[in-house]
Amino acid sequence: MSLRHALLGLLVDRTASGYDLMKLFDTSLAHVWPATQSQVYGELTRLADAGLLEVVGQGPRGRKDYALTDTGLTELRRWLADPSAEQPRRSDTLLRVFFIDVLPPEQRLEYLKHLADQAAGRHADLRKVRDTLDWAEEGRLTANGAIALEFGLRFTAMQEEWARWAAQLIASREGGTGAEGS
Amino acid sequence: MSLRHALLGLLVDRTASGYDLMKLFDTSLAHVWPATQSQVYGELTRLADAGLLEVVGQGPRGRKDYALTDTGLTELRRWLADPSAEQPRRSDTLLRVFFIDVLPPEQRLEYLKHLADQAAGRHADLRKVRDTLDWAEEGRLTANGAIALEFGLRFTAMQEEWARWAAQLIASREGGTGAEGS
DNA sequence: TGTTTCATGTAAGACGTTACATGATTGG
DNA sequence: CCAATCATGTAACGTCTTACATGAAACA
Repeated sequence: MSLRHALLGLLVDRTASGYDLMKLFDTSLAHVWPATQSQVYGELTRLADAGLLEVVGQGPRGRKDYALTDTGLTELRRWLADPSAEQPRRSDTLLRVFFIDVLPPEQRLEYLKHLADQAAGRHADLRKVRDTLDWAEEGRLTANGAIALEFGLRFTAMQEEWARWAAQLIASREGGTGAEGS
Repeated sequence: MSLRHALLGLLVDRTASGYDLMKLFDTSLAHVWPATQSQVYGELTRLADAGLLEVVGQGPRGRKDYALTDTGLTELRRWLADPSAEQPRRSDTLLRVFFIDVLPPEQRLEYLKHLADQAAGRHADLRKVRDTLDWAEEGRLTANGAIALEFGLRFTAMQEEWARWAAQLIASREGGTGAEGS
């Protein structure tokens, strides 16, 4: 249920339309909380109905500018300080690892190598983003976005190392004994 | 759409009932692909209708034993080798970091410290699991489960380090200049 | 006989994705 | 005048969660 909090957060220091917010989702929040246009417009209506947002202006083409209400800010603060609620993590990468023995030996290593390369690629992409970042810009989103970016860098580095480690382990498993696959 | 592949994978080297499979989900796959009873029974019916599974035996209390068909095995292999389809990741932890300035300064550090401690706690839990693992058991799930476990260990370690790094960064930001929050 | 475990299912609702539909305004 | 951009919405469908419903069999 955090799409609503993402919207509240984006409206803390500006008013914006659904269209504006979508652009923010597709840039700043793309890797943290992706959302579709369909979802954003629907949730904005619901948030306004619930009194967490209000329409403070209308523009051309039916544009509606939304602003955070006091109730909305309170709810945002409540959520931010709430340390509970680890959402259940699903990983189809790890799920594949569980069943990797179903593949013939060459394909096992191929898959793990692919994972490592993919992680390395995403790491390189993120590095490029960091090096291109406009540090002159001093908004909340760029400053804290950099912290999220650092998470991504560390995560992709870890993932690559892990995949290479796993490939080695599986290779040695095959080398050490006869084939144990299905 | 990977619940179905989890079910196919679990049925590679045994037949099982929905009830049996639920136990596997709650133990082996709990941290990788959680599923509810409701979901499992529904998906089993659909998979049998689609010909990927078949009922090979009935037991007391309406028990139905499912087995993988050739079509099912083929589909599982296809999915395992398919390197595409990174699912979009959502992280409410990182989302909170984006908006952390909305909190008063003490609470910012408190939140990050909480993240670090939580990661450390989960790391300790996983370590305990690893050290208690029955290495005599030589199934696919324990062997590959250990690889997934290693991922968890590395991930939680990384998360703790990152949270402590972020806390330091934010603390220095506040110390260096005047308060910049909303 | 009564409790626990085994065993399967349905229903309602939240959340997310994809696709479709519509039209005003701006700028070249 | 034409294309791109701005701007909002709806509908269908799939997945996941929570809660409810039912009952047979094992065991003490």
